[in-house]
Amino acid sequence: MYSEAMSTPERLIESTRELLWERGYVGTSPKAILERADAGQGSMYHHFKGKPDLALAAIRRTAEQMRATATAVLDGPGTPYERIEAYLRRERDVLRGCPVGRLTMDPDVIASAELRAPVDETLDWLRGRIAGIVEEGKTQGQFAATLDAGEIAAAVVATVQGGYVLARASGSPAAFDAGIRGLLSLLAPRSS
Amino acid sequence: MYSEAMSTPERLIESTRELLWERGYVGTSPKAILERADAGQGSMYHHFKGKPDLALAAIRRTAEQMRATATAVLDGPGTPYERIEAYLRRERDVLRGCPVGRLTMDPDVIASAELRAPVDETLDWLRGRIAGIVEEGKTQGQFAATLDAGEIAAAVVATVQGGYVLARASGSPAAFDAGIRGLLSLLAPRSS
DNA sequence: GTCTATATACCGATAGAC
DNA sequence: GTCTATCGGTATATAGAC
Repeated sequence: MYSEAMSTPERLIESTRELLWERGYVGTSPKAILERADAGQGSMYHHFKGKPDLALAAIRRTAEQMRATATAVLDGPGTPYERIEAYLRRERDVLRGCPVGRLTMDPDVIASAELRAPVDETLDWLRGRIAGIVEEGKTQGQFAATLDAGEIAAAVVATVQGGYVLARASGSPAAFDAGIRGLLSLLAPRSS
Repeated sequence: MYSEAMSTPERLIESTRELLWERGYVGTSPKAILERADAGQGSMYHHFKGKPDLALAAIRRTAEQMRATATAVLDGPGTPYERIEAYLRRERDVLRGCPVGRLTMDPDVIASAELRAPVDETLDWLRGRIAGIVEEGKTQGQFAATLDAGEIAAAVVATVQGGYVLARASGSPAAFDAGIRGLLSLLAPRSS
């Protein structure tokens, strides 16, 4: 199922990452993880304390990867507006949803301070990063000085997260794209 | 747990509605439903075919209620902008999330055309209703004629749904409010 | 309509052999 | 490090008495 060079703990983490994305924490059983990782029960409890411990490792890695992906786009070339646009239009597997954001709907994740922390930190970091770009745009006069950078950043991230909801409800990425286009049309600098 | 005047099927539907909101479909067991409804297993399987059938009744009722709540605000007084603002600023139990939208993160709901249908229809109806108001605003000159009403509506609904994600991640409604304010600041008619 | 009994499978974890 | 055995508990549903 994975590269033969991959160690057992690695395979466990990777299969957990996939299942958390597809089915969430509550919907993911150790049995399903072990089958996908082609590992035995003994291996899992040797390398990890249990389901929460393994999930924590998986969530941390997913969060880290999301930051890297976002950084690559947000630190790209272009004006502040263009960089935010690049982030919003970035290629996504829309119907799968956000591997980080979806965890907020998981009662057991929200109930655990440890499991929630990486989710919170990642979305918080993203908002801050985008707010900084909005601030740049204000300085350059591309965005109205009256805008609150933190609020715009929250709206940007929320539109993406909510876009996944609309897309999954309708079974099509179209609603996600529509929301993104709508936000961009509101955010667009005056054609001056 | 509920009014004594409430019939057993009613109590079952209500307790299912609560649990679907709190824990989602995958995280809700018949046992938990029965305990909360103070009913026996025989009752549940007498009145409903099983968990999916009961969940469908619960989801339909929740969807219906969400439309009624949204209608009350969107059909209120004021300009198009003011009615959309009223919808966005409406009082919400933010940290509980959206009882309809959260179901889109439930793999078993998305996998079932029957369970997904009321979710899809409700969010689709909401987008259409808001798009109509944006269209009104365009006619009245309150919104720029270049805006696409359907896209703005998608952005509005997505911001709400995504706002729940940000709020639940951070454990505070502040992020939800920030996103709403950000969107409203972009949508606000020119002060002319 | 509601109850209890029963059934098969899975959940999440531990123990101890190899 | 990995395996199999075992555990008490739950998930979802059926059967049949009352």
